[in-house]
Amino acid sequence: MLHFGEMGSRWGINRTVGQVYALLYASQAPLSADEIVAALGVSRSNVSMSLKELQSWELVRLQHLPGDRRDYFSTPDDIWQIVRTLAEQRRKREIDPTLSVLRGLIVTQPGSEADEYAQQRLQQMHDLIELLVQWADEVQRLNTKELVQLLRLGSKVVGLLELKNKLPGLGRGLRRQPAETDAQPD
Amino acid sequence: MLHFGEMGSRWGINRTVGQVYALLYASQAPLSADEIVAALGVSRSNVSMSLKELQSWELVRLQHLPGDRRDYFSTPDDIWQIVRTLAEQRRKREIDPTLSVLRGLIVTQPGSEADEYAQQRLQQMHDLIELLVQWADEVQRLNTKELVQLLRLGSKVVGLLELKNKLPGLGRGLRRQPAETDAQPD
DNA sequence: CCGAACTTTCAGTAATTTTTGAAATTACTG
DNA sequence: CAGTAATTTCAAAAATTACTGAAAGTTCGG
Repeated sequence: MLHFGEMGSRWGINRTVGQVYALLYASQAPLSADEIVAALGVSRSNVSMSLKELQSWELVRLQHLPGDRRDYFSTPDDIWQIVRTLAEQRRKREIDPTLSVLRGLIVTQPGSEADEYAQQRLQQMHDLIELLVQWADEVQRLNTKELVQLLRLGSKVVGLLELKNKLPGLGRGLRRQPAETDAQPD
Repeated sequence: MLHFGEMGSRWGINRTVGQVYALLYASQAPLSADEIVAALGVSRSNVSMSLKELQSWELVRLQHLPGDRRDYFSTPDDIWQIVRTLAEQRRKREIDPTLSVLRGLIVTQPGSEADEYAQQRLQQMHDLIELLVQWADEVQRLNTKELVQLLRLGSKVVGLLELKNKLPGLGRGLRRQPAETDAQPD
């Protein structure tokens, strides 16, 4: 648990938040705030804040047990779902704002040659981030099984790509969203 | 620049370090420590420490201009190289230690049923991280052009995968490291 | 609408991290 | 090798972030 607290803090996540999440993740039954307090030895209010933070990231589920007024918290069973949520939230909070800052800087009139170079560099960064985001977006939509398959394949895909180029006639069959009209070739 | 300082601190990177890197990234000519001080308005010693940090991450290159005793710093021209270095370093510093902690926990004798569940969960996490790391490793080896192609392809690869399954006879042709002997099928 | 059970808020304090200036070190020049 | 330029180290100050206990808030059965 401690290790995940540490790790959290290296990735910009509060230590207690990391510990609470690790605990919930590893626990089969949902836990109440008091149980977390007992397990981690931190104050009740700290746990309350950490849970609120985790809720704002949509990383925990709040549920009630019948005949019990306390809040119980748990994490999704599918760990890939956790990864998806994490990616989605980080994107919304950090990536998207960064992209808009970059876009803002790129469209301003350069005041010097140095500015021009800087803009070109920022454009590169912008395009890179956008490419990664689009990739993540698409991959996000796959179900867990397909996702694992895709990752297992790794860079071998490049080989497949060459194959595809050699067999252009099969190209159309590969599209996930078939372009029915030939009006707009890519 | 300020934005990247902020962003850095959300990802576990010191604010000044982020600003220094952003400055170097956007600058065509290599910069000396004093130039960075002038541009960012932070203390000389802070810049020195930040540069040392960046050097320890292998993210900046130190070079000397002829007839000038000062150290000049710059970033790689290829932004994908930066991403590769970043991934490599984070892996070494954070992912690998986490994997060993996980392995350590997984092999201990479970003391209870709850332990058993926890171990199973940790195993899932371990396998997930390992899969991602292996994927990253393979993709890492691609050159920039291939990498971009692969990412552009995104989840369409799943479609290719299906194609491959339909044409098993072509399978061998796809390998990057051809297995010449048929002794060890996968 | 009371009171018990539970949760959240918040101001103050503690802990951690970042930044700095001064001093020490290193590297180079003539 | 003395002198100077450049860099690094380090202890202390400043800033930030995390944590706590006390108090306020909420919910719900009776």
